[in-house]
Amino acid sequence: MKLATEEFDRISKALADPQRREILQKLVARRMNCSDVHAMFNVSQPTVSHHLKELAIAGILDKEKQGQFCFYQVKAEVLSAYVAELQKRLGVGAIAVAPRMK
Amino acid sequence: MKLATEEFDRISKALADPQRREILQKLVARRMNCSDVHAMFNVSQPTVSHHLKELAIAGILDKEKQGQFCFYQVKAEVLSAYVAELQKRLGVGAIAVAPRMK
DNA sequence: TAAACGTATTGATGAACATCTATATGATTA
DNA sequence: TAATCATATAGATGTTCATCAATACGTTTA
Repeated sequence: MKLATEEFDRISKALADPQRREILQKLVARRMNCSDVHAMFNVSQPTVSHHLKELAIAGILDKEKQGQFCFYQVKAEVLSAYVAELQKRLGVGAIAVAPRMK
Repeated sequence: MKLATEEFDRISKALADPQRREILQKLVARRMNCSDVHAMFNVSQPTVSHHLKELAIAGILDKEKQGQFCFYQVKAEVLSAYVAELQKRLGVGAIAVAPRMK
């Protein structure tokens, strides 16, 4: 998977805010809805919603609506592609490895 | 090398601005002074100076003064450590490889 | 030593953005 | 159907920050 520069920059920005990064890390561990995430941090529900939206727009999260709930989950391929692209741009060598099975 | 969360976030922010990221990429290719960088982009000299300072503060660049010139060069170990930490936090598996010799 | 050069700092400006409260919208439940 | 719950949106606010012009500071050169 190949990321365009605009997508790459969008992701970089999405990762730049500590609060948003922490939210993302929680979602790496497991798929969650907005309330679940909200319960984990000291920010308002709209702020959480906003961050999730930003992460989704950046292409990092998948959004799946189930009734009144809305589940967000990490798009591992995109994250891998981002890290790969970053390594390339920073001249940091590495061999990518497939993520572990679910 | 291990990065504290504050250092990690600082680097993330440093990478989040496209202009600064591009400057960094040029420096990955070769060590340069402020004027050299300035000649490559359509931003003012103070802006370049500012970005170089931010990258240095983030620990990504080394600053070396030689007479009236000021050379900046990438700290490869820090970039590697950043990518490694990012992979860890994002759950993206990879095997790091030593950077090529100069 | 005066002019030119390389770089950093200062101060200002406008834009981006993280956050909040209030509210709207849609789904579930009593 | 009314109340409750989950989420999103709207609008406001304060802060961060990318950028610039002007200038200061140190170094080199004529």
